[in-house]
Amino acid sequence: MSTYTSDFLNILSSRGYIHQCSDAAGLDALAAKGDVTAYIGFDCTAPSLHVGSLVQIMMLYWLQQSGNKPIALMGGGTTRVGDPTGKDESRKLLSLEDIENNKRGIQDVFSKFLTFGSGKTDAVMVDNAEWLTKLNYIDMLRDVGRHFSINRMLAMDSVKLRLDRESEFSFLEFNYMILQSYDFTVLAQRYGCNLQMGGSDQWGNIINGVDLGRRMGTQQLFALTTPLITLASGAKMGKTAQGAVWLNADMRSPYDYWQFWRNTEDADVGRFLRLFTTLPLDEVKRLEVLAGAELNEAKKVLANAATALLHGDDAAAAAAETARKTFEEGASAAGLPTVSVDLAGGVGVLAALVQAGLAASNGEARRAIQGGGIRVNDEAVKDDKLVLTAADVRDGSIKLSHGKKKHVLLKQQ
RNA sequence: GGGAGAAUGUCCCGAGUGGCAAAGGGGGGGGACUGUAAAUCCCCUGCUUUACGGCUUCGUAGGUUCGAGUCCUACUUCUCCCA
Repeated sequence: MSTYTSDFLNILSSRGYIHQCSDAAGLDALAAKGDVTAYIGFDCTAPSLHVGSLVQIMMLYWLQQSGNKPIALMGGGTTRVGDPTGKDESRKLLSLEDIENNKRGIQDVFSKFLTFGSGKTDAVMVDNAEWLTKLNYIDMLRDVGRHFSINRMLAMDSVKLRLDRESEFSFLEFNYMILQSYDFTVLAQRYGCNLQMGGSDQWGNIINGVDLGRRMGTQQLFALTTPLITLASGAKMGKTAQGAVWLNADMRSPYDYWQFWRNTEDADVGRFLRLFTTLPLDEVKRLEVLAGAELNEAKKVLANAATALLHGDDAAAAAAETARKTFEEGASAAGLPTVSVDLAGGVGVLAALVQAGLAASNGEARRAIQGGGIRVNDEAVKDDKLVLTAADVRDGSIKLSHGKKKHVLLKQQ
C-alpha cells in the first residue's frame, strides 16, 4: 500500500503482484533510474507454459514497460536434475531431447509479451544449462558450497516442513536451492542482474541467492515474490476439466483460452483484470463493481484483453464472436472444434461422442445420455441407440453437445 | 547392515470381518436454479451396444481355498527408526 517513486513498483503494487520484497526502498531507487535487471526462471518440464506462469510473465512485461531490463531464464540445466518438489512418483527424468523440445515450445510465448534485442531495456533469454552443465563438483563445493550454512538451510520453512512431515527429503532436492542461488550470481556477474522474481514458494530459494551474492561479492541483489494465485473458491488456478490451461495455441486453442477467462468466478474478476490484463486501473475499478449479470460484461472484457495479449487482437475477436454465436444465439458457430466422421453408413451417437472426444468410452457416453446431458443439433438425446446420418446435417455439419459448454461439429469425411 | 511399517477403484485421499465391482471423502462430469459465476440440491464417475449377464481391477509373481484386496511365500518400491 505504500507509495513508491518508481513506476515499476507502483504498478506492481497497485496491481497486486507483490507478496514479499527484500528491500523495497533500495529496489525502488534502482527502478526509478531504470537500473533494474530482473530475471525469472522457468523450468522446461512441459512443451508449453500454462496460466500458472502468467503472473510471472506479466511482471517481466511491466518491468520492461517501466524502462527496466527483463531476463527470461530457461531452466535447461535445472530441469535435467528435475525439481523433485511434490511427492508423487511422476518424477521421471526427462530426456535431453524432451527438454530441448520443451524449451523451444516455451520460448515462443515470451516474444508475445516482451521485446527482445540488445538495447538497454530489451529482453534477454538465457539458459542455465550454459553454465550449470559445465560445473565441476569440487570447484563448486569450494567456490559456492562453502557459503551455504546447513544450519540455516535446515531452519528454512520449506525444509522444516518436509522434515516435520517425516517424508523423504533427498540430497538432490536439498541442492536445488543451491543451483538456483548460483544462477542468480551468474546472472548478476554476466548481465548485471540485480533482482530475482518468482512465486511466493520461491522466497526461500531467492533469498538464498541474495545471500550468496553478498558472500561472493556481487552487487546488492533483491528478491520479490508474487502471491500464490488461487481462485476465490480456493481451488488452484489453471486446472480445468481438459487439464492445464496451456499458453501455446496448439495445446489450447484461443477459443478455449478465451472461455477459460470468460468463466472466471465473480469474486476473481477485479483481481484478474489487474494481474492478467494491461487495462488502466480506472477502467478495472469501473468494471469490477458491476453487480449480478452485468459482471458478465467485465468477464468478456477480461477474456478479450487476456486473449489479445497472448494470441493477438484478431484471435481474441474471433473467439469472442464464436462464443457470442454459440451461447447468445445458440447457433453452431464455425469456430467450434470440428471432427470428421463418415456418415454414409450412419454413426451411432455413442461412437460419435467418443470420436468427438466428448466421452472417454461408450459407457461414459451412455451415462451422459441417461443423465440428459447430450444434445444433437441442440435437441436432447434420449435414446442411446440413436444413429446419426447425413439427414442430420444442418448447414454442413452436425452439432454435438455435452452439457452447455462443450460443443463439437461433426463433418462428413 | 539391523528393525518397524506401508502399497486399494491407472486423478488424489481413504475404509475394507475370506463371498467385493469393493464404504466414504475430495476432484471431475451432467441436471435443476442462475448470469457461460458462486452457493445449494439431485444424478453419474472400471470396461462391455440392455443386463439381476460377461470381463478386468486392490505393488509384482506364485500358493492355500469352492471362493482372496483380505491368509501363506518370494520379490519390487516407498517411508520411518537404529547402525
